[in-house]
Amino acid sequence: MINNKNCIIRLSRYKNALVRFKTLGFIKIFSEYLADAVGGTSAQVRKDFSLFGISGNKRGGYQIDALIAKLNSILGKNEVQKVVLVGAGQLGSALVRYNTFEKEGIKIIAAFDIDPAKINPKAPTPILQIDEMARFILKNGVRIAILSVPDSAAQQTLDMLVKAGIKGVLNFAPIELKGTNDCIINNVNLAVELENLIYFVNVTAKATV
Amino acid sequence: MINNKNCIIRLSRYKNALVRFKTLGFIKIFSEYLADAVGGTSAQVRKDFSLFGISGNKRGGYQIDALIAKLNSILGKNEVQKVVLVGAGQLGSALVRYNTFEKEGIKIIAAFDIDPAKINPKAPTPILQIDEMARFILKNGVRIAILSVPDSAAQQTLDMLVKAGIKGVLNFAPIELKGTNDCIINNVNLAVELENLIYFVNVTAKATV
DNA sequence: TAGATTGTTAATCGATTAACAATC
DNA sequence: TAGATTGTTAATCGATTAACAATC
Repeated sequence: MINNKNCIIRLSRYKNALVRFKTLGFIKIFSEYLADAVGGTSAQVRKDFSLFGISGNKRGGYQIDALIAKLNSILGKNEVQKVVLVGAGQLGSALVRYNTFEKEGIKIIAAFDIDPAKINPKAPTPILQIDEMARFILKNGVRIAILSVPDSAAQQTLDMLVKAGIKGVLNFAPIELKGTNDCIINNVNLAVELENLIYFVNVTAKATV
Repeated sequence: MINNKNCIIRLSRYKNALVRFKTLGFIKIFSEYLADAVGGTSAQVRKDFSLFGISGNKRGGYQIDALIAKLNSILGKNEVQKVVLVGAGQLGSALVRYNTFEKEGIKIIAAFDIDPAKINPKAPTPILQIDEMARFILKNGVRIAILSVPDSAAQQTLDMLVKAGIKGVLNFAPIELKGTNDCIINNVNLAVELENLIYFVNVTAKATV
């Protein structure tokens, strides 16, 4: 595939913006308006679409319904995506109950933790022992995992997940995990995101003094 | 400033990797090893450093202690960064108690919510009424906010924050907020991050079939 | 038809990487 | 000294943007 991560993220943003346009009653949209909505350029919108063979009508723009359907299909949103979560601590528990995932067709079908006190197989999203994890993943054909364990446990947990057949991991542990051919890693480091913001706020403040 | 966001994120990663090297007992390090640790190239490490006037010793590499100190200074980590959080729901509450922030010198000094049931001024991190927010921010000179309100409230909450003097916002609401000259926005959309992962996992799966 | 928007090619821009002289 | 690594310049690479012919 020729497409890069930023491009796919833009597809998600287009999709979200289009849903809002649709609820406002719009039927069709021009690349210019969609660009405005996501903070890009119309050329980029058309370029992104053309990379995926999405075409509109010259002079008529794009049909919103068809466009959303096409984007959903590309982004794998035609079926509910089953994921598991490992590490039911503060952040992990919040993610288990995070409504937006459900709205977006992402279903956390089980969570796993090493702490016996956290186990609760009867919860709406069952919290299970970590030694049941591999079997559960295999049995349910899960390919995506959310990792929210302490950083000291991150690498070994990742190894377990990969061995069980997980192909993609969203990692919240504050340590950079590296992807392999077997498994893609998407690192989300919240402290780094804040540090970044702090840096640019400080730079801007100094620049204007 | 000439530096881009990715470059600053790399500085954070270098810093984190160096702290690990230091705990392992290393005193100095070559660009090559640091690059390996963060998954980059040695040329990029040296380039990034030279952009910030960081220099090492030809043939001797970089002194880890001095390097960490310099990076901490650039990233504003010499003093505790005070931030406020708005929206003490599932995710917001988890972030309030998220240890990694504390470890990284980021202190959430107060949270705000519109729901009276959530108010708790006596908590370790006080949860206050949202109508006290502007005064609190002004009084404490806070410049950074974490936004974890529902998407329907995101834009109006942002407006309040900017009016109160906030200069940078880490936004978790699943709607793309746009920065202005007054205030920088860093959008973290967890569903989009997962969608992205799902896309690449699916593409890889199809490619190997 | 005249006018406006798409789809795509070519130009630009910026970031990453390679290469190598300087030098410890 | 000989060898290895930095610091920086130049080359490469890829992504974004501009431009415009096609056409509805």
